[in-house]
Amino acid sequence: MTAPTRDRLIHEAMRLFGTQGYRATSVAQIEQAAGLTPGSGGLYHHFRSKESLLEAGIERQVDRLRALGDIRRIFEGLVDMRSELTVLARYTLQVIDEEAMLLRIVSSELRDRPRRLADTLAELLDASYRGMANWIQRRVPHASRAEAEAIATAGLDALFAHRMFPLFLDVRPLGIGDEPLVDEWVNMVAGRIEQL
Amino acid sequence: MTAPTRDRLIHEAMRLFGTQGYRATSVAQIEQAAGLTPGSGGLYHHFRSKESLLEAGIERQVDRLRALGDIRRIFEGLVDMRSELTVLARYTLQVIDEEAMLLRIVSSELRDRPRRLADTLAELLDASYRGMANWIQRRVPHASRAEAEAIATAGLDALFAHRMFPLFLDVRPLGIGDEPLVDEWVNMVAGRIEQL
DNA sequence: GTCTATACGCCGATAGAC
DNA sequence: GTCTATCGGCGTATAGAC
Repeated sequence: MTAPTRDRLIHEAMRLFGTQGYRATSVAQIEQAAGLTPGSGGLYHHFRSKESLLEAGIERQVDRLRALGDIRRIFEGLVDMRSELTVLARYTLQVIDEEAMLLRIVSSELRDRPRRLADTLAELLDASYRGMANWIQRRVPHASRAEAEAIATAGLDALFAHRMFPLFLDVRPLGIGDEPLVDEWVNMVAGRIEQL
Repeated sequence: MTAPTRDRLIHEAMRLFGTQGYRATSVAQIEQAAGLTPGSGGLYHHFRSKESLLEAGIERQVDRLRALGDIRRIFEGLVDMRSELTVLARYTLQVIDEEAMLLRIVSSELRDRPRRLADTLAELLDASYRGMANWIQRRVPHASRAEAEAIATAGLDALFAHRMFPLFLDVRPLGIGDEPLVDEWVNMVAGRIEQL
């Protein structure tokens, strides 16, 4: 709470944007959350506009995203395929949880604005999917690239949906927990790869 | 274009809500899209408020959703498991496309408002997932309920994610087309069921 | 750097002429 | 049923005191 005002403003703003959306969050609300008097223009001594505040927050998040790096390194040291897939699944779900706020910001009414954030997110997702396709091809060298990519897509899609449903639609079909889902997911994906 | 003004207002409003979000769409914009003079209160001769217009649109959509009925009936007349799964996958993707506007409305900044729509959507999704779990248990009678539900969840999740990515995040990891994805999806799910 | 006070615009909604 | 005109409120942003 003793952090510089500028940092507190960014932090609280991104939190509010993530839960309420960009438009629905007023400058006064951000000021209040950061410990300033709501309605006073105190925010404008740190940012030229509400939108430039969003951009500053996006820059910060983009750096975090890039730090996630390549998905491949998490496989190191594991022996059998099912162990690797289990780790991958848990790691993927955890990353989504940590970046949930960000996903909501991208999905909220900013259908055009934060190009930079959307592009970085697209890059990172593509790298993850390609990483899994590469991993499959290393496991099954004679698998075609199209096969590997199709399996990676169907596989990772299932994990992402399990988080996107509650995140975007506030629903949870059948309400299955993470552990059963991961176990079943590993069975499905491993079974398919062995089938090649 | 000769439809009653009230119907045109509902139609255009839902279209705009779906593409821009509820808050971002002004009454003037809706009036203009419906052929009225923007800024004139012409809308208020048909609806008491902007929100009651949303509710009328929701009622209409809820009726559409209910008409979708149980997913089971689409399986009738099919022979082998892979054919059934292929039809199920294509049908599911198509339904999502038709209700895409609605999903965006639910996901947009109405984190609390349209309880009725959210509840109906939750019901329909649950029925779909349960329907697929039932289908699996009919195919493999000795499968436990938990197994069937886990497979149904992982399976349908993958299909939904393939539409939710472009719909909510405007991204398309690896950009795989529908046909290759459906084919791979059928392989994965059918393989897993046979494995039981 | 933070406050009080305020300008300005946009939006939802209403009144009343036609 | 649709128009013109307008009110009131909220939200972004600015000016200036402290």
